[in-house]
Amino acid sequence: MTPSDPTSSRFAPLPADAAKNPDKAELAVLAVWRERKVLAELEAARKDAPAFVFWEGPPTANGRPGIHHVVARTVKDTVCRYQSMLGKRVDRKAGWDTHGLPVELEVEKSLGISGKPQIEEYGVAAFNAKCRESVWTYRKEWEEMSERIGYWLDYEKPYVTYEDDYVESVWHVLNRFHEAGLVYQGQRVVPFCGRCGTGLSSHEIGQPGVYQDLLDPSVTVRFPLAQQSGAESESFLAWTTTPWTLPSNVALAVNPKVDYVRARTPLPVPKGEEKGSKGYEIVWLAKARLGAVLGENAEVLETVSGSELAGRAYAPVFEADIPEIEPGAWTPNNTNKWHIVLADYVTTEDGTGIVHQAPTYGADDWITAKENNLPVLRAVGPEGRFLVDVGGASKGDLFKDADEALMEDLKQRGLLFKKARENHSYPHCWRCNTALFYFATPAWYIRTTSYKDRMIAYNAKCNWVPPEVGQKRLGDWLENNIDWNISRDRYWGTPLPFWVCGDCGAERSVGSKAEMERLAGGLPEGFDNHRPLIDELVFDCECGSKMQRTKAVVDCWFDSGSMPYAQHHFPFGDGVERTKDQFPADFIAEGLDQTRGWFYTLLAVGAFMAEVEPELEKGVVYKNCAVNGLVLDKSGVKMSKSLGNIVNPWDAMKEHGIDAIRWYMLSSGAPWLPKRFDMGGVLEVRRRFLGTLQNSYRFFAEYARIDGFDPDSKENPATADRPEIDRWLVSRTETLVGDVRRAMDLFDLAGACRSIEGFVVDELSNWYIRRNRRRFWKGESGPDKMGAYASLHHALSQVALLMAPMAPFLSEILWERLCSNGSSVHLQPVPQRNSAWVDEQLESSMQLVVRVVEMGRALRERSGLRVRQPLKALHLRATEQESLDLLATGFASEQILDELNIKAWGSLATDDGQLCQLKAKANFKTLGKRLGKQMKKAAAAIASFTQEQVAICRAGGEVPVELDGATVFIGAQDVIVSVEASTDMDVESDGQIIVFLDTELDDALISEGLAREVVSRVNSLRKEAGLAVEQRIALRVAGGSELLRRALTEHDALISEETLTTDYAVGETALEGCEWTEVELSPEHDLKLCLAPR
RNA sequence: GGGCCUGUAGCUCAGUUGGUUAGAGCGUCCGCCUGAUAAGCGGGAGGUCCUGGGUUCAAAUCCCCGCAGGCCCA
Repeated sequence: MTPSDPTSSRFAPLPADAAKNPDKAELAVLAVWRERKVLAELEAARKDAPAFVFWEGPPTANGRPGIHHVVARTVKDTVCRYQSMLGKRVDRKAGWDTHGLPVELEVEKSLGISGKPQIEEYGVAAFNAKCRESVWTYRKEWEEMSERIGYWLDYEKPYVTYEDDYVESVWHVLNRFHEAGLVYQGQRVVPFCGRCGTGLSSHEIGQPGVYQDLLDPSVTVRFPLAQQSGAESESFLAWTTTPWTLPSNVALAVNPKVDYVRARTPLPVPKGEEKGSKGYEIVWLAKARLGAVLGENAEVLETVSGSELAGRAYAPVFEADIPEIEPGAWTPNNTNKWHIVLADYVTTEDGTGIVHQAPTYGADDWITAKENNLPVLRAVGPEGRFLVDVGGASKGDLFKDADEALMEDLKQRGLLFKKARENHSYPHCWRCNTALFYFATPAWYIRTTSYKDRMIAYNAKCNWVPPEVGQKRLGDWLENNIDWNISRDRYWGTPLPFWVCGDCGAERSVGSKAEMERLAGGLPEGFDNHRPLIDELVFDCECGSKMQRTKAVVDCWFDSGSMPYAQHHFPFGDGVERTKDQFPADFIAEGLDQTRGWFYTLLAVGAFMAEVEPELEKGVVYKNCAVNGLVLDKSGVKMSKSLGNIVNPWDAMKEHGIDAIRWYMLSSGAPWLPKRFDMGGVLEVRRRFLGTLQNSYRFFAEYARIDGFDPDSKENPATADRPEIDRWLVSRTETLVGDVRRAMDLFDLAGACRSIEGFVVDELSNWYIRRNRRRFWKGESGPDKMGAYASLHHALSQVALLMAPMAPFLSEILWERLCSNGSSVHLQPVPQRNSAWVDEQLESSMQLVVRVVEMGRALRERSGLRVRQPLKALHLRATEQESLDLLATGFASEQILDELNIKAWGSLATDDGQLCQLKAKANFKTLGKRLGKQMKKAAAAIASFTQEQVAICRAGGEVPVELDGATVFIGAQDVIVSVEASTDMDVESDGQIIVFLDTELDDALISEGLAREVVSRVNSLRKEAGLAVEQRIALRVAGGSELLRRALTEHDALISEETLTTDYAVGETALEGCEWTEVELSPEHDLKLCLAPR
């Protein structure tokens, strides 16, 4: 990114845009990366390095990228960049999830068609061609967004799930499952979308937004007994929220262990009329539901257990010729129809305790039907529409739309006992939002339950961040694993490579295109591993008949779950070698919503594949998985188009740049928690952290350029030879390196950010630079100055390296200027902590300094004595001699006294019995374990220790204490000593240290204070006059008071030096051509001054 | 209905294996600075650690019943 001379950009000013318009500055960096092909350069540099295997979870190329996609990508990119800097080879293969319903729906929309019949009419070949095209429109937006946010991915060679090679690998995987006998064809009741004409897998049902509240009918229906016993009609009461399933009723189920009653209850009467005036009826229902359903007007005639009810017959509620289907798994017996059957799942929590059975529309019903050899009626077909006219519903009606008509029909015929509406959570299609219905449909399954334990074992090997997602959330899901329905009766997807013989039912699975070609005796022109041409391939069956391919395509989650193999075209060509190198993954990261999605499918496929492919390492599929939370708006509401609270990433970047956004996302709270995205928070990052860092660099660079500082010069003093303050900064820098590496190694990105930010803002900028400014701009070049440059340069450079994974742009801008080695920051190694430079004593000494300074500032604030006014002395009391020793060093003294503008230490003592006294408090941590229940008494005894007793403890002696007749010896370990002021002077204390000021002012101090006041005023005027910082001036000053005149004379050197005055005089003669400026230094002291450049 | 997560200052969040003055940033109030800063610095005020039980000498922290929110599953 540098021109030919690497030193030409050394300490160059930051681009003008860096602070004001980070977007623009970052775009410039991007241009350089692109031009110099930095990613390729990095890949080349790490070509032979050990791999850190990262798998990119393929985004569905069907939606536009939003700010929530930025979160996961930031996490992924940060970890990958860090690993690269650790010297690892990180392949960043991009991937695209291109198959599936979302794509089909998008195309249907664009073609203005809807549903399977219209797709067939349009032509599957043309339709799939459209699908293939459609994914690319969004791909470009994704690529642009990814590039802009600095997400380094290899877009040149991405894996694309629809490409022939990818599909072929998926076939290989499916074939392996089939070979292992884990694939079976079944008929299962699944949530079904009539609109999309396909069943939904359990993880599709797991998509957000599937369950929505719906107001459904809640009806109780009379099923009249087949044999009526008396004058009063008798019926079973059954409850349902799906009236549309009633025409398909084949049985009623009761729980064998529940008691049921035969009850006499008045027929409903118009309002005002007496109950029973219309006569009575007899109904059956669970005893436990009596009150809820019949109220108090019921007379129980008989109570029997559910098991006794079995086999009783009733009359169907709809008389119509309902189509019947062949269940396959059993042989239906028509005489079993319309009887009471037993089922354990029936509860008395709601309804009547009698459940209407329509096997094709309920999973439980299906099982019950199988157990009782019931026939299967199907009034509603796979498109969710009625197949016949029945009870007010017409052929072609959408299932839910028929509810009203059916209920009305039942009402007319006196079969509707009660009708209400109920709000309940109901599943909807995750993409087209149509209400689903349960429907028995033929499907292909993988028997994942057969290797459930292995999936659990593999999962246990993964380091989950945070752990509970893997151990509990995914762990529970695995414990309750059910077989994976992998087939979809759709068009745009990997075709299932399974051929079935129409006659003998034999199955044949195919694992490669070549095998397919061989079996079919050639492939048609334009064959592309997709429907519809593959459907034309017909194989000979051993029985002499022909085998046809099953029409289904595979669940697109199977595509993404096969990504570890298919991305390298395993096991074809060099795919084995490449897959071996990239399996298992060291790291994946996606949103929490992928728990039952990609995280699961990778495991479901991987825990099988690793065992059957000898080339692959067994035991684990992915070793580390970092989970990130959902992105909410700033009030914690989920972002949605309808609420209009979506944050467009491009807008956000234009405003603040991506580094600020990345840093904000990484550092604000734990990544796996839902994240409230607040632009105010981004602005804060920009101002507080990125801004401070840039200012720090500006400061350094401005003076380093002037002085021609060369970081590589042998003349620079070695770290050990620099003053303490420099060694402190270097020591803190090295400690930071250790902290950040530790955090990063644990995937604690937020912790790493916090450490860096704290260091930059508090220590590097607000302490080191502020306290050492004048070393940079005063005096001649020399070892002291060069030591300061070297220390600050080191700190800034290390920060640029440490923050590079998180803030790739600003770090690059800084690195280019700080180190100028002609190479990107992202190609550098992560710094190693140099323990030789770590001085823990110096660091803790500085901690004490900061504490004392804070207390001193608080005292000054209260006393109203501004820091410009020097004070005579600072007194201090501490509990620990050790603290005093640390504070009394020249280094600490200088820092404190200079920072607080105090002439000298006053008294410094551990205690003197006059101004303060020692107090002891029990050390609960040590004593608690030893004393247990006596702790409270001991604490009280210790709190009342005398000065002498405390002193004994502190000196290492032991004080005997009587506790419940026993003597306990309290030693130094057992007490926490504090100091407490016993004076009416104003003091500040943190319990361990007491600070107080000698605020008495004499003329000398006041004079110096005034002189400093003058300096401040003169410098303000310099700035007002727009003088350059190094501009020398002539200065004339005249004081109104005697004390001020004395200050002007006495401190002429100070004033001259601090204001860069080369021609200084006190007197009433103004400079030629200059006007006097009058200033009020304080109510008693007025100053006249004039200045001019020299 | 079940599982997981979260609840700490006005806001956004830290808070180690339980240990006695619960922290930071922002905001607010007060003040300061002007030779890195389209800025910055300092000092105050501000808390029922969601409620209620329990375990313990000791609970923001561990356990239980709730409440509220989120995610996932039914």
